[in-house]
Amino acid sequence: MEHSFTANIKSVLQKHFKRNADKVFDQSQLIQYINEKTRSANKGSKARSSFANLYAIYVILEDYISKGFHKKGNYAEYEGAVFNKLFTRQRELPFGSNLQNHALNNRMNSEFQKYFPSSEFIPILRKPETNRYWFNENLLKIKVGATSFNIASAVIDIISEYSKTKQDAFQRFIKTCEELQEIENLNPLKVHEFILGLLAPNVDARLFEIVSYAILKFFYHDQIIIWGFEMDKLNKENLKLYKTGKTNANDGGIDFVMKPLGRFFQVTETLDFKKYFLDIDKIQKYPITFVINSEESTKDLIKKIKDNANKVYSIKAIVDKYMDCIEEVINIPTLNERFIVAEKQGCLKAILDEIILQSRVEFSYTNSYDDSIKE
DNA sequence: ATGTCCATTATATTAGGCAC
DNA sequence: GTGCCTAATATAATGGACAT
Repeated sequence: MEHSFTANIKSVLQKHFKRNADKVFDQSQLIQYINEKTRSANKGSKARSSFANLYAIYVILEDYISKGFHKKGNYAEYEGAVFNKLFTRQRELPFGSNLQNHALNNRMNSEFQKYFPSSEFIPILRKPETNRYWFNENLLKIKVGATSFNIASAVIDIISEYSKTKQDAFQRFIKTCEELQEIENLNPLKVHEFILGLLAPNVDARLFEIVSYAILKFFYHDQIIIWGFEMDKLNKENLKLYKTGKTNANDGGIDFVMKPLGRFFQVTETLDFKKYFLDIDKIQKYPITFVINSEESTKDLIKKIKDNANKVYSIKAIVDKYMDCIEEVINIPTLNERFIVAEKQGCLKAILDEIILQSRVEFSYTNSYDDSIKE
């Protein structure tokens, strides 16, 4: 039942209930339920996290506390919290902007019941005629020996803590970016180091994609291509790199596209390109440039890809066709070089700005998160 | 406003297959 | 047979749409 966030839960309980903390944990089904729902807290950015049900608890308890019911005992007389207020509030919370009514109406209750089939208490009580909501106080009052503890504010703290943990990694990243943005004129070296540090095999895949995009965009942006339909009417155009969407929303799609050459770029961690070249033996495929999150030399990477293709297709003609579809392989050392080139052209600040911009979009981050969650 | 059903996308678990 | 890897399948957590 224990996972890495359990320690945080216990330390909050410690603060609230001192030596009775462990007993409260053992006695409270609500705390145990929250413990179950916070498993994802310290997992990587790809782990799916649960917010809806926790926030449903959060907003009702926030109402409960704001009216002082954790101190005085006439909650039974209370007319209940208004649906709309609760609903709006949960959407203000970090990551909660798209939450719907489900958790408040039945998902939290039904899931709780799944964990505690024998529990006699339904956590969220409501009166459909008036659209009012209550939290079942029986789950908030925990008896240890002769004393009864109200866990409402402890629960609020735990959920805040969870929410903060989920924000942390990324928020820290954005913060660092913003700090650098301010001192950038004074200390380009630091910015340089920082961005180089982001080019490592262990960084978050989405971040890697963003950083490679920012670097390549400014590496290409002042390269000029000359083209035209007639020899005496030639156009000059800068190479422009476009990002085609959010990383996560772009499964199977192409990550970057370059105008006017029409090159496709795909960022990847693996060398297994099968999915990009499905049915390669039957159909002509569009060539792709791969940006690979690896320190290995380009030569080795290409060799590995080829070995892989040989294993799968075994016929030389098809393997050649497969390899022809790989326009270029860009590894981490190449990105490093291109970063330095772009930097020499004075694009350091622009690259940093681009990283911040793309990150904000990618992680749906806005500054308003900062003050919406209880400190 | 709310219950319900469906879709999407992720993780977790299991089954099956392979090299040794 | 053991251990390991991958593919298939199940499960979970929402988001979205719609009828009422």
